[in-house]
Formats: sequence, C-alpha cells, structure tokens
Amino acid sequence: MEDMKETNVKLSESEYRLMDVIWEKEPISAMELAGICLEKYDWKKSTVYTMLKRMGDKGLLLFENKTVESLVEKAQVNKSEGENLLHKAYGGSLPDFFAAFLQDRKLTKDEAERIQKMIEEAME
Amino acid sequence: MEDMKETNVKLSESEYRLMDVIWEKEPISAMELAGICLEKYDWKKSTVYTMLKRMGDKGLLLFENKTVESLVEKAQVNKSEGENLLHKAYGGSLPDFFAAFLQDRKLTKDEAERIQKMIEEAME
DNA sequence: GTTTATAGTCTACAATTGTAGAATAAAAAT
DNA sequence: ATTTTTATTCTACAATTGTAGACTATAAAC
Repeated sequence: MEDMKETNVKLSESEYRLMDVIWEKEPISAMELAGICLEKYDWKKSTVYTMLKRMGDKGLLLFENKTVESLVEKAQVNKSEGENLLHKAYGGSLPDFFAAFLQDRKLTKDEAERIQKMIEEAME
Repeated sequence: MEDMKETNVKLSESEYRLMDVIWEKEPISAMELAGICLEKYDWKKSTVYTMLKRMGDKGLLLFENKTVESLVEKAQVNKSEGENLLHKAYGGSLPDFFAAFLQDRKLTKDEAERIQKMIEEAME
C-alpha cells in the first residue's frame, strides 16, 4: 500500500475478493496471487492478470516488476461502503442503522461491553 | 409490496434508486413514476420503462395494469446489504463493524442512549 | 370515426464486469 | 544457443447495467 486519498472507492464483488488477498499478503508476486486465487476462487491465471491490469488502470493497485501492492486501504474501502449504505439506506441515522443489526441478534456480554464502551467514547 | 422471502436480494445503484421511489409511493402508476424519476434523476421515460421491465423479470417488482408495486421490502434489501458488508468486511464481528462507524463520529446524548438501550436489549 | 395525445414497447448501443484461451515474451535449463 | 518452462499480455466473448430514441398501441377528444 502506498497512498491515495480518494474518497468513495467502489469495488465490484470480484475486485474486492482479489483485493482482499492482496491486502492480506502484499507485497505479493502476481504469480503467487494467481496461485492463491486459483485455489480460493478457482480463477484461471489469465483472469487474475486481466483483473490486475484493469484494477491497475483504475488506480486501485500497482503491478510492477512482478509484484502487486494495493493503492487503497481496506479500512478505507470498507468505511466508504459502510457510509454509503448508512446514508442511502438509513438516511444517515446511526441509531436506525445499528437497530437493523441488533434487531434479531443476540450479543454476548463481552461484545455488548465493547460496544457500550465505544459509544461512551463517541458521546460528546 | 406483496411477498417474496428471497434472502440476499442485490440491487444495482440505479435499481435501488428506482425502488426507493417505488417503496415510498407504491402502489404507483408507471407514468407517475416516470415523472418523478425525470425530476429526481433526469431519467427519460423509456429508461424507467426499461428498468421496470427488467426488474419485473427479476422478480423485484410487479408492473401490471399500469401500476407498479414492489416485491421486495426495503428493510430486507437494506438488511441483506448490511449483513453482506458485515461479513465480507469485518468477518461478522459486530463490534468491529460498529467501531468503524463510531471511530471518527460524535454522537449526541440522545443517539447514544438510543443505541445503548438497543444493546442492552440485545444482550442475553 | 378520425385526429390527437398519452402510455408503453422495442431496439440499440456503450460501458463495465466476469471469465479465459491462445499467443508471446522472458527466464531457466541444458 | 536452443529447448523448455514459466510469466505476462492480447483478444474475445457473454452477461449485466445504464441509457434512450423511435415506433406502436391505446385512450381521449372532437
């Protein structure tokens, strides 16, 4: 990972999958990547190379000198997808958003505490 | 809205936008829908009709007798998008997921309380 | 009933995504 | 240097998405 501030990065499903491997192993050689993707997703190597090319053009990663590294952070991609959903689906209301997940879900004491704590810290 | 349990409904960006209008006004006549979409998104009427056709084929809505109604609930679509993100991006960990949103965000006392309360209720 | 307006369908086309075989280039082995 | 192996690129193609103009059918007015 090198840099790139770009807000609102949007990856397709497959792009995300590929990035996910990259995030985990970078810097990684294109060949090793192809190997992992073959195992993990059953993608042929040319499929991986094609994606690398396209994603490189989009500025999502750097494929240079046999090696691949990301140009977007996982946290940032996740964040922007999340914020996007929060706004489009729940009008930006965090309580409404959270409610959707807490509705039919049980939390362990530990999880609940961890979250409670975060909330306190986020309270002004 | 009539029915359809289908887990994991996935709408494209435009499909979601159209559905959003439908959810708000259904049952609504195709023409009125086209009018709203023209104003709101600047989509030509044939664009709307094309989408209605395609989305009807996919079982996302019913376009019958000049009238349109949804076959998927907004809450359900939102939910499934959210769960999807939760899993793919945060390994299903709600605390991690929530943390991403609470990180750089301030909550009002009211919001915090509403969330706290939900958490307590979700705790076993 | 014929004109006019309104609603709906069809066809089209470009961009993006998912996928990969075939060809080529580069590196390693002999 | 030539063969063999391995890495990379090219070309291709189908499906999906985004978009809409042109045509047709239907209903409303006269």
